Amino acid sequence: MPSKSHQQIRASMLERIQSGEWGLGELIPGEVELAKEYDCARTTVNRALQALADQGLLKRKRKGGTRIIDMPVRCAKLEIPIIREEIQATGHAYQHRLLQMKARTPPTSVRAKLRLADTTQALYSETLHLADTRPYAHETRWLNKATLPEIEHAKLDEISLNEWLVQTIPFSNGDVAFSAINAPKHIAAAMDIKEDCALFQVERTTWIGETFITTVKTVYHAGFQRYSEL
Amino acid sequence: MPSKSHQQIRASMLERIQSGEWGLGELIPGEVELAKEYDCARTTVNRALQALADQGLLKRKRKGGTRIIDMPVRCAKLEIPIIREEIQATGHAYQHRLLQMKARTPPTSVRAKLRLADTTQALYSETLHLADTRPYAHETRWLNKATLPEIEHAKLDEISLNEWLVQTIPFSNGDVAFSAINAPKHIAAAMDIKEDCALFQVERTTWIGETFITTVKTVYHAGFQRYSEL
DNA sequence: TAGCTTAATATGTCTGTACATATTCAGCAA
DNA sequence: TTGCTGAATATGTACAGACATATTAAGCTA
Repeated sequence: MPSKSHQQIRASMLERIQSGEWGLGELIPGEVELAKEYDCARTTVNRALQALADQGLLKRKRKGGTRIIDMPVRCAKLEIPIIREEIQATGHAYQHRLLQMKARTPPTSVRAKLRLADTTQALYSETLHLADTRPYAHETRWLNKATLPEIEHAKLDEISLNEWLVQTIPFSNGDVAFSAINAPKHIAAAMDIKEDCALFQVERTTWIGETFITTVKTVYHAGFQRYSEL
Repeated sequence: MPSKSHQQIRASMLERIQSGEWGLGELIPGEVELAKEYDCARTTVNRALQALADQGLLKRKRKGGTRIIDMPVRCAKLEIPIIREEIQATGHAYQHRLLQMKARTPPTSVRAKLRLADTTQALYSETLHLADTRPYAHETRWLNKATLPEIEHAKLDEISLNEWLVQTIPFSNGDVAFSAINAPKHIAAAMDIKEDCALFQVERTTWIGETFITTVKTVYHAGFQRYSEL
């Protein structure tokens, strides 16, 4: 099997795993041997194996060799696009309405997430995103005002707060949680749906270094699905 | 900045991006120049840059050079563990009940997903997963019987169908969709919750090559969250 | 036998070189 | 101006060799 290129080698190895030639938990041949078999440099085999290991199919250990994972954990790579782009990608017109925006003392749960002292105020906002005048998603956001004084000058009627943040603080860290909620009264009203309707919710908190920026709950319209390949 | 190692270089570059030294959409220096700056081989710089590009922060083009992404798309890498392991990881006892299992002609929507002819039957099953006797998740599964004759010999009282599949067909392809549903009557009954309660639902379809294996809807208990870092 | 030391070994990584390939851009021709 | 052609260029990839590092296994010692 004299295929070159890490891509081909990787594909070939994947096949050997899927076909069962290399069984679950089994030790596979070392890099030197595989390099001989594929007639290429060890570097190339290494690259292919590392890729498969990143993907979660292999576990590699110095001296221990390379092993097929026993019980592979399936991973879904979910993209979380900007809502405007998501809507426009389906060919609909995008629109957003800033429903509320004011400084407030946040509740305890939010203070914890943003690492704020009891006394500090934060900027609270509610935004409705529309696709062709139909409600698409509802955002509830808390923003650590102290870290973002520029917010005062942003033209939030032209660009959504969401998008302004992406442009201003593009590469922050963060975490996400996905869940389902029964539509609370004020969201049901804003989105023009039945109360208690099941909605898909994404909660996100972002920070840079030790500085917490914002935490946001996005609730999507009824029937919304987030899709991904495995 | 004479740091070696692709990891350190990568970290240093990430910092330069986050700090704004390399701004949005901007063209960054070429590999040769960076190699000189970091005092290492071009190969090493290449490795660091490729990693950042995989992560979605950079866009690289031959001759065009390397550019910071304009509007980075956030990606969440979601792990979808085996329910037994998920429950046991929190220190609870795992248990499962096979509520139903029989051959049936699936509805159109399922036939489409599994690429089955109109006449073919498929194996239908409902399973309840429990954490310390409390309902944790409810699974509705359709299985392409023709491709898995071994299923007859599996001891499905000892091991869940879910887990049996992972062991038997470990490295299949698939897709997932996440959504929210109002608990339908039979699930509400099985899980001992109020009807119409909002539940988190994961739909998964898996196949190998052209052969469709199974499609499953997993509905988690009320309040369930799937968490991930960005 | 238990515990330590040491050698063997498989992967991890860096280097420098060479060639491949896609894309841009300048220069030339219609 | 428009359209084509070919050179320049930045990334993509492969190779061989070397050294680093973690981990295992074997051998030695008390």
